[in-house]
Amino acid sequence: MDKSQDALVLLRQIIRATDMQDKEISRCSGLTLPQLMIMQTLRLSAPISTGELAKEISLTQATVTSILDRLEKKELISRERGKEDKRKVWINLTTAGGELMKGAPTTQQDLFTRRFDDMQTWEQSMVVSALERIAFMLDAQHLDAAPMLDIGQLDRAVHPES
Amino acid sequence: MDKSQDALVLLRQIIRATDMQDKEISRCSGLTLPQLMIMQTLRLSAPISTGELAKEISLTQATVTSILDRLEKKELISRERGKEDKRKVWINLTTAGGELMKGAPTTQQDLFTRRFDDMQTWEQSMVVSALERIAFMLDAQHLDAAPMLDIGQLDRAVHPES
DNA sequence: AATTTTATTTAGCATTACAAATCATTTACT
DNA sequence: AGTAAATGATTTGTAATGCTAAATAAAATT
Repeated sequence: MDKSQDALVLLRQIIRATDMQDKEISRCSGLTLPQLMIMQTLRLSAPISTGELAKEISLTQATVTSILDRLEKKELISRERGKEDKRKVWINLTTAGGELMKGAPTTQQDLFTRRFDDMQTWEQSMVVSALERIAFMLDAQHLDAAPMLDIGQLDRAVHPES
Repeated sequence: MDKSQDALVLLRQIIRATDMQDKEISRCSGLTLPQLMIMQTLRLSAPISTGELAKEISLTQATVTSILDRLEKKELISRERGKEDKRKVWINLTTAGGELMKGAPTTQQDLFTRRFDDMQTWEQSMVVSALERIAFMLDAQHLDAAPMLDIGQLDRAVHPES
């Protein structure tokens, strides 16, 4: 009778499943999970500054820098000092990096997409609208009135003492 | 028009939000994320052997052992050699560990639960059934022909070389 | 010009994560 | 029974995270 518990259990299953997927992609690509996160972010948003990148994946700049070090050593990303603002460092995928990203992550999503497309139109709408509900519920409890992309700053504002 | 893309974006948002929640619980409780995962698993399934625990959270026995070392030093868990099978070590929450787990995680879920309960009954059913769909799709692409609870072995079978 | 702010990096530390090796115990086989 | 193989947990060694605090440098402000 307690549907909210059911929902939470299912959510946990879903998160677990995607976590396993990430780990598998990680193994296939030879990259660690945070390295992969950075590469995927770059694929969408390159070129991007180190700071923006850190904000995007909710990690410290220092952490991101060290991960970028390793990706640079593997020649998957490139760094370039900003021309107008010389404090910034712009990160880009190298050709090799772009190639690597072209392969792995899509195959995973393709299967999801295929199964999703197998559903009836009304079912698709139902799933999307349910996801919107859940996203709202989760965002609301944590982010409340803050914009989606500014989580790093929110964190610092909520816990200034740490 | 591409609803599957919408669904994937929302999924990513949801996973991101729960990830942030976990990090906040982590900060509040003074435990790291994997430590928290172990404590939560113990809360549900204690007493449990080290190996079972590792399987449950999809980490190596060696990794779990070292995390347990730290939790034991903080006196949040206890180890006990098995009586019938002396190779096994049974893990339990200490009183302090149980107390700690009683506090933190519920408050997070409470808000989800409250918002969930605010919805109409038909909406709740819709959300749950949509989650079931998604969980199935994600499981299906990863496990396909394998039983649900045997992921550790599957991993090893798929990548025996690594 | 001096100060403050912004962006990044460096350094040091504790924690994860895993593979390989080890040790004790249990099970299977002859 | 007695050896061989498997199992469960730990140890060891190595690489990668992830954080804070401090250092560096450039830009913006006063």
